[in-house]
Amino acid sequence: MQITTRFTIAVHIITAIDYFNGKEKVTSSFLAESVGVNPVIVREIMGDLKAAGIIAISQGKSGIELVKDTRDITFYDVYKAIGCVDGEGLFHFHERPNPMCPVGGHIHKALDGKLQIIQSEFEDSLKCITLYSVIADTRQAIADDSELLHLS
Amino acid sequence: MQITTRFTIAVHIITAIDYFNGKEKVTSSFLAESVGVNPVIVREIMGDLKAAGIIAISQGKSGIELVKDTRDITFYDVYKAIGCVDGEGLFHFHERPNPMCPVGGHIHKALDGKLQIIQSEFEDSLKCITLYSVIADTRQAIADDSELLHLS
DNA sequence: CTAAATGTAAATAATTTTATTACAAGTTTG
DNA sequence: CAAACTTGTAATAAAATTATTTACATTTAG
Repeated sequence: MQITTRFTIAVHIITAIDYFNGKEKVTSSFLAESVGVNPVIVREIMGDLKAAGIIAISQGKSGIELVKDTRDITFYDVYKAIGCVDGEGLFHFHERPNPMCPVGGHIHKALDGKLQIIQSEFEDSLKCITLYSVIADTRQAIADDSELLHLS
Repeated sequence: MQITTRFTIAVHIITAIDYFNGKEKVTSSFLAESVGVNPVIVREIMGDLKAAGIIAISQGKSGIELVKDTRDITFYDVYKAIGCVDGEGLFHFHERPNPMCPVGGHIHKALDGKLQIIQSEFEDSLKCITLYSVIADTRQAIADDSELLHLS
């Protein structure tokens, strides 16, 4: 497994921070409620987003703010912030190929570059989608729903 | 986590079948030795590859053969054969967003399409790399090594 | 000072993945 | 046919990863 739920949780968090800005007091507990996970998970992810310069928070201080324009936050920024890049990436190589076997001893060398190409292309895809678009679509979906309610 | 070691194991297996064709008696145990995993894992993956029409094996019969030209087997074929497609794909959505929250209730709708685009682009990347290229590079790496030995 | 938030660590639980054991069933060979 | 070997598969155990929970320190606002 390589892309944890932490990624979609992070996107959810950023969207909620933007959406509830000025409307509600946004705390880790509030966000945890919206996301449906434990507040500690939210705080850990918020810490990652803070370290990445995406949000601003500080101990004791209530209130979470977005630092960057959501047009300038891409899925890649979030993916990287969550720590998916430092690890092994998308692919998980089996760890004990037999070095005494010609294939086992050389497959890693033959595969790594190709897997890296795919990883890079994947990251390029992530760079094409902004949080702004997610937020816009979320607002639209909410508006559509609310309209339906008024009609009925 | 989404792409298991089964993917690289499958690539390893196909490469080994091709490489040892005619040289060694290739069995699940032999392959397990090269890959460094349990023979049962190899058999399960072989079963997937068989179902996908990539290799031919049958109970009792010793000898595994590639059915398709390795030029026509892409990473995507392997990825699909291993069962990565039927599942949830690359991304793992957090499962309990709060439906009572405007964001929690609509984020899924706003995100799904975008994640699907990335998934599709990822699969397109996989389609660009053939097993033939992996096998060629593996043979090359083996040859380079053997040459080094002779020089020393 | 008190209340409320974030920041973290540690222990537990849950989930997923891999390994192992065991045996059934089909082939081949002698 | 019998023996040896192989794939096919189920069931259980072990290992690794992820998520949850509890607890408490730290910081800020009122």
